[in-house]
Amino acid sequence: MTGMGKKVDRRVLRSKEALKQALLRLMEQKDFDAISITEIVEKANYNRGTFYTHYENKEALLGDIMEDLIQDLMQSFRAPYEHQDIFRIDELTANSVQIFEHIYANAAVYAILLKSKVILSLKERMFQAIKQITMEELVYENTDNNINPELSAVYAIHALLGLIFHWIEGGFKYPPSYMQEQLILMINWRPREARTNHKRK
Amino acid sequence: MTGMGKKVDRRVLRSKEALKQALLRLMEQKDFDAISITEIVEKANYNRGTFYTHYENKEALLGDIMEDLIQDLMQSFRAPYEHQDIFRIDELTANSVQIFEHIYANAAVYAILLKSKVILSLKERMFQAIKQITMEELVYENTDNNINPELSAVYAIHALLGLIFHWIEGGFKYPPSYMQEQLILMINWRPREARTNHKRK
DNA sequence: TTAGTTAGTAGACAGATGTTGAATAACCAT
DNA sequence: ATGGTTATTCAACATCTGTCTACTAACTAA
Repeated sequence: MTGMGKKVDRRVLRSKEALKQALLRLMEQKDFDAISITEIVEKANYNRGTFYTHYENKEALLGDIMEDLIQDLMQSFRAPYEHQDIFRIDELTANSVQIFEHIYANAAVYAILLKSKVILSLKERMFQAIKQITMEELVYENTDNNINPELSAVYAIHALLGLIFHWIEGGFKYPPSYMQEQLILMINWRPREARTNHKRK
Repeated sequence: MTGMGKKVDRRVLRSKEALKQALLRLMEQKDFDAISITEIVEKANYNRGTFYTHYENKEALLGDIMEDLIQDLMQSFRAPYEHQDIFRIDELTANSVQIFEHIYANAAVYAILLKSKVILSLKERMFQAIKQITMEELVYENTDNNINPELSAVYAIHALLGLIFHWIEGGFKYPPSYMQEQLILMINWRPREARTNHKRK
């Protein structure tokens, strides 16, 4: 699944990589919005036209950077299951905590992306990636209740990602182990009395 | 809290409103990125300089539009509690379903915003607004467990918002009542066996 | 109604953007 | 190594951007 594309011209690989690195380095110094395309190509030592043959705009270039991160993340997410054919939903929640370790390992890059509002697109992209995995490869056993499987996945994944990005935005205030522990606690938590009707005073 | 600002020059109100409407109308026809500031002011019949006296860029104008929506949303969110001084956490979840009704009522505007990736900022802004309410005015009773209150709020709110925006993106495939029902079901759901240790085969 | 304040207009400016065409250079497959 | 393909360069172009100035019009408070 990783090497499925046809061979790419080496010039393209070089150009794109140089542009990505140039943007990342610039983003360490100034805000994404304040960076011009002209600035990027000058830092990367390429012609401005070259940029436009590969990307429509700054955002597309940044999207490419994020895609690299996503691939890395997904690999670590799938890793525990690579020997098995399928996921089991009750193992998913317990193992999704592995994501915290991955994020923590790549903390530097995430910190850079955080400075712009780009991080929102990254979150969305992560959601799509994780959802695809869970919906395609997961086995849903709890067919006894009438919970919509897709909505359930949306609910759980957004909760998880919300937790992760809150953790990133807070500058990794807690260690990964604490975040994992809290996630497990909240998954197992439910309101003191389950109510379908609610009576106001 | 609503009328706390000082009186604003009527010209400002007119200009800003005209610019907002112009942008919204343009966004019905073409993508946000493809709309130029020049285009906006021409549609609104104002000088380009006028735009820059009020907004830094397109995004700021759009942010203003979203802020109006947020105010509306928060009002509907607080409405059930306006007689009480405080929220109770177990009532929050049951009553947050009111949001679905609000979204459904403003479906047209949300559909327009959906076409750009602007909707991500809106989601983030909604999160901040709801979190502020829940953290400031909510009473946390469950101090017997060791769940971090802030993380718990982050978890629950992102799950809720994830559900809402999935609903929007899907073109309101289900009625509000169904979404509310599903939300309640998922809040009360927990894994078949609560485990702190997990043993792999 | 008037005086003081502020918003809006018009024009000009350097720089950035997005697109194009023609020439050159680097690459890939054979 | 050669030929066909494609990336890259360079220059030029109209347009948009962001900022500024001086002038005019509209608003607010008294």
